[in-house]
Amino acid sequence: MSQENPRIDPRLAGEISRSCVSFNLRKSARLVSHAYDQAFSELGIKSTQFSVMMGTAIQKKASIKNMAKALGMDRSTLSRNARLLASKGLIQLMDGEDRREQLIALTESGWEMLEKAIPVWQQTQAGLESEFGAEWLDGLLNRLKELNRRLP
Amino acid sequence: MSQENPRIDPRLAGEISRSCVSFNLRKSARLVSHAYDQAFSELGIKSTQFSVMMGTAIQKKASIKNMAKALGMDRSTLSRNARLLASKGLIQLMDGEDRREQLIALTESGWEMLEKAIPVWQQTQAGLESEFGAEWLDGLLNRLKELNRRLP
DNA sequence: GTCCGATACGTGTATATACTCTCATTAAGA
DNA sequence: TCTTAATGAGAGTATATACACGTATCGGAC
Repeated sequence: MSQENPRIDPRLAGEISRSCVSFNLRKSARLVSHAYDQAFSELGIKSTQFSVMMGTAIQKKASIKNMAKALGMDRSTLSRNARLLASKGLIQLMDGEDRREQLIALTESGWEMLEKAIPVWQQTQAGLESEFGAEWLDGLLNRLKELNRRLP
Repeated sequence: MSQENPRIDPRLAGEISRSCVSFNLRKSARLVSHAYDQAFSELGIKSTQFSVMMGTAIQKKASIKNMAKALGMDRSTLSRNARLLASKGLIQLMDGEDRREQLIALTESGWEMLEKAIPVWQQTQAGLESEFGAEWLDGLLNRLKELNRRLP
């Protein structure tokens, strides 16, 4: 006899589930990342790794701390992700002038990987655009970027 | 002598990084989930666990498979998350009539936790609304929900 | 009634993520 | 200059996530 528990209004529960920003964002992130991961799988990298490599291609020789800040992730998270990329030979970690710092740079192999990955990225992104419309996607992106700018 | 590598146009690289749907979604998901996690921390749960519990409050006695589908996550992921919640005494796992299935249900403790967590959720969500505006947030949510509906 | 493909789970493995604590190094102050 | 506070990384631990594989069960074909 499962006590029909009336303490939480089912309509309220449904409304919370449907409108939760956190839940919907995580779900979208999972689903969209999955699409990119599938595309990247032929290259042996994941979308997260692509993001770190792109960040490294732009901010050459950034420290772990600065790159983590730019990517909006925890220092220790990036530290581990970077080691994984280093073990794949795609990036290189080296001491900075300030010897507390570790600087990240792409290796030759890393640049070659990016050259192969960028067309794959473009194709996947284009797929989303044709599915949802460029304008619609821009509306989404602009909101995400505003979130990312303003959240601590 | 780091070969100044000209193979990837820096402007293209920056544009890709800024406009990548996958990257921006993951970053937003991390940042927003962090806000909810902070709020929930006093209760000893995380936003992911809140989502699973809310799903369980709505779809009573759903199987792992069906709940995973509803939450847009992998079966095995939910399987582990559910075990964690069960070890905290918040949900209960039991055999279905089809003995291949495991059904999830909230425990008494779980219902009590939800009663405490919902006001915390409401406060956090309201904080986002006041920061970004209800209409703006609706625009974001509608797009996320459409993504979640249409992506495989 | 028995066999076989389909189905639902769980486990092993790998990656992503973040918090806490500790260690090394630097910078600032006495 | 010596001491100390601040800073940047990494390791330990915990959770989230998914894929591949194996196991138990079910349902239909015969």
